[in-house]
Amino acid sequence: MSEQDKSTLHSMTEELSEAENMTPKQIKILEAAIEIIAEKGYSATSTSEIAKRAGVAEGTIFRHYRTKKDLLISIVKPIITHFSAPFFAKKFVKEVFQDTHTNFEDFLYAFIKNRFEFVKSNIPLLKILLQELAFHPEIQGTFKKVFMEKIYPAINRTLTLYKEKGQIKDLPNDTIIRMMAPTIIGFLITRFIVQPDKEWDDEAEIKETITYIMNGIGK
Amino acid sequence: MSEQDKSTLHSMTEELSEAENMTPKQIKILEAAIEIIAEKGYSATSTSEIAKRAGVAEGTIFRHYRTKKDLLISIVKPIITHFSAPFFAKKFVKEVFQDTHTNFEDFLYAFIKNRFEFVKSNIPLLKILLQELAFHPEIQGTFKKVFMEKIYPAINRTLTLYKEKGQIKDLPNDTIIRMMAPTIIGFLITRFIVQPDKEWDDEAEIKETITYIMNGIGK
Amino acid sequence: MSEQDKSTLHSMTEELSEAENMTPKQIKILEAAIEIIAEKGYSATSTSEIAKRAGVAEGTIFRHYRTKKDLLISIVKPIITHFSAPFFAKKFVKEVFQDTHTNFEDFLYAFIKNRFEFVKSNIPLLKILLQELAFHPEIQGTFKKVFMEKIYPAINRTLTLYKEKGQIKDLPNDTIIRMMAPTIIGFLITRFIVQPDKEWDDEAEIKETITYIMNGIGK
Amino acid sequence: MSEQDKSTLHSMTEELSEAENMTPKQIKILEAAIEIIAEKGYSATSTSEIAKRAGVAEGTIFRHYRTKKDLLISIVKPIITHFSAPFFAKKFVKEVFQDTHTNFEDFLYAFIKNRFEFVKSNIPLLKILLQELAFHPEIQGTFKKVFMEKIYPAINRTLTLYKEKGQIKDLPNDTIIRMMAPTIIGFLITRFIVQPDKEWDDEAEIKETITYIMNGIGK
DNA sequence: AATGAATGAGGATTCATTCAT
DNA sequence: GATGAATGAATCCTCATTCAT
Repeated sequence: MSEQDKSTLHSMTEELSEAENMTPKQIKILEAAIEIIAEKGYSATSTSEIAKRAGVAEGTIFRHYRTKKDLLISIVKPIITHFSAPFFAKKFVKEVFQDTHTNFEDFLYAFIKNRFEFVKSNIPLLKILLQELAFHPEIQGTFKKVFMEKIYPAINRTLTLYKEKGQIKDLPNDTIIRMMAPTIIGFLITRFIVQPDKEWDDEAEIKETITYIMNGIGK
Repeated sequence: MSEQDKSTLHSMTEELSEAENMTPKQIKILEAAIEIIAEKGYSATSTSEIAKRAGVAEGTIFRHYRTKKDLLISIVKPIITHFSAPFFAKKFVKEVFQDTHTNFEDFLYAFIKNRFEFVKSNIPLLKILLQELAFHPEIQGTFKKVFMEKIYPAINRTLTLYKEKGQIKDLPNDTIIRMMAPTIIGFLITRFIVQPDKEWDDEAEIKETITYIMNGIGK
Repeated sequence: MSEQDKSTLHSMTEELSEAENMTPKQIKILEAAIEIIAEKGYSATSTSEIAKRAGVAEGTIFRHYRTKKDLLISIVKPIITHFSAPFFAKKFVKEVFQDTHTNFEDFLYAFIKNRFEFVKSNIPLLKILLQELAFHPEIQGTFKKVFMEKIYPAINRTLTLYKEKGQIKDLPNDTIIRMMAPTIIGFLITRFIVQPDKEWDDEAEIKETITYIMNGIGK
Repeated sequence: MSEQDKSTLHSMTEELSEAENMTPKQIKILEAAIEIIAEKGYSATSTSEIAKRAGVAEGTIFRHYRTKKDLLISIVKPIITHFSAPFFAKKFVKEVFQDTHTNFEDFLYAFIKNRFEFVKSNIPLLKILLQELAFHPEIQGTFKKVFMEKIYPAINRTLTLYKEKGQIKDLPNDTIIRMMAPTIIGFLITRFIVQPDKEWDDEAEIKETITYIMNGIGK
């Protein structure tokens, strides 16, 4: 697995701390914040609780993040970026366009597998994103931008390509996306948030999901 | 449209106030609470803001609802109940089992149409439910109970029936549900929450959704 | 036992309601108020709690008592009056001055016995008086007035008489009172408030108390 | 006067602040709380009033004491402890048992004198203790514990010793205590709480009190 | 960089009291 | 007389944030 691959998969918490030059305390703060906010929601989480869990003084948080909201943003923005990363990673592009996956089904498998691992490694972060997206225009803005500029075009190109290859139905891309997206996202949410404790046969589930999608949009 | 039908569709806010003997102020409080909580989330909503919007004194809220959480619960519980209502309404059962809808596709259409209208009339309520479900065990409990005791059995019976009729694939019911549910729910969320302002051709969307589902699970 | 005697002994709660023309609800309110205030103190007792315990609406209290404090006063004032009653009851005076009790010891016994029964029948009322005396100037005023005008003169006369009879030491009355009072009051407080649940041999305790007092001030 | 002696006498307010490492504001809070609670009672005292009198923000109170009740407890507990201190102080024990006071009267004088000074230096604290003892089980518990484990045994030993020495009557210790205690406590309450403003000849009063007690229980 | 005491605005909730019915 | 809905000031307490050390 290439370096790049890894970076789109493994836990962002670790990454955050590597990337920027963070003090150990700052990392503790981030970790504590993610844990608690994922559990109780941003508004219901107090900075003092974060400080306590992180083992730092209350003031320390504000040394690193001007406001509580800043802390939220600096948790949420990187996930958005990372979430979109594979869509314009060289590898992604190459594979799709250079026949590494000759058929759509293989591509779908690789894609779902990749996002599955990403979600698996970042459940609390994504829970936070999912919840707070609803309430914070800044986050919505960032998300929309990334989606419109990165994710949507990449998917568009990919779908067009496979349509040209004659492997999927000749529906408008938007329609295809509106069908596929809930199926994949719904699976991931069910798997990791609604029923995380159930014993899942992940491989089988992924394959069934692909079959369902292929029935819906495949030729 | 029968009386019964209506009761599963139209706005619950009205209904709440009709059912119980509420004072005008109490209704104002409920309406204001629903509006603001849907917009900002439960935790970020202050009782003083609710009071102001409702045009009552802050103390009045606590005369009707012992705590802020009580207010939330009394907003959320009825939606859960109402959401499940059609699944065990006589009409629902009759239609499904007495050949009113002879084929699954017709049934699906009627069902999605019905839930579509319900969601349309109760967006803020459902937004609140969706958000707060994540944080309040009491709500989770109520939801799980209604789902396991009412919704799930009804769907199960229906699917079994149509499988016997040979109209849908012979997959395990759970698998079918896991496929259909995100497709339908995903459509409704996209339609009413993610992109409520887009100009939608609802009839066309519903039909496409049905086609997609039928491709996935139909024979 | 004469009518008059009884009136200085039995529970004042009953009496209050007989005396004035009170509605049943008002009596309920008084009873509830006495119970709760004795238990938690005036300040910590809410009118709504009183209303609930009394089984009346919140507003009803204020129909009978202009303010919460009025309610306290109308509980406390009668006890003060009643507490002082025997000191100027005809019988008290007669007995002391007309040789019914020829010696001080007999008088003391009759006196302590009488006050013992009074306290026994009015514990909650007296608890309230004891507690609230400290904080409410109005109550202090009433108490001082009754004490200076009724109780103190009566005791004074009595002590002087028995001094003349040569049955008690020739100490200043004030000194005698300062010795006797805590002994008697201390006994009653210990008996009914500090250790009400202990098994007491009341007769023996009273006699010991008298002996102790007589040793201290008797000749 | 030895260091030890002093610690059983002088104002506890000072001591509290020396002992623990308190910030100046915390001391101010304690002082203000003691003043106001002694005057109006715990329940009738608001934290905002305490804050105002202490010259701090209301929030500051809760930084030092988790709840208002915590504040009360941390005022009241130390008095209980200090009140009992002399009973098991080395000096107390030594003097009693090693013939420093050969007779009971001298011992009584020293004892009353010592407690007299303690009360004099801690009137507000003791007022609070006296009032709130009635309503707070925690305080009652602490008090009972200290009394049963420290004060009562010490007094018991002392009385037994003096009985053996033949200086006091051969009554049960409990009886002796029930006589002496109200006499001494009653004197202190009259002196400092009931009539603090009267001009007292303290030395004379103490001697009279002793005489009274000795008549009652002395041989 | 880190602390933690201090703040004061704002939080939910309670309260005594009023008033239309 | 009695009700109970309504009030809004006041209650205890929490919060994000600041600042001197």
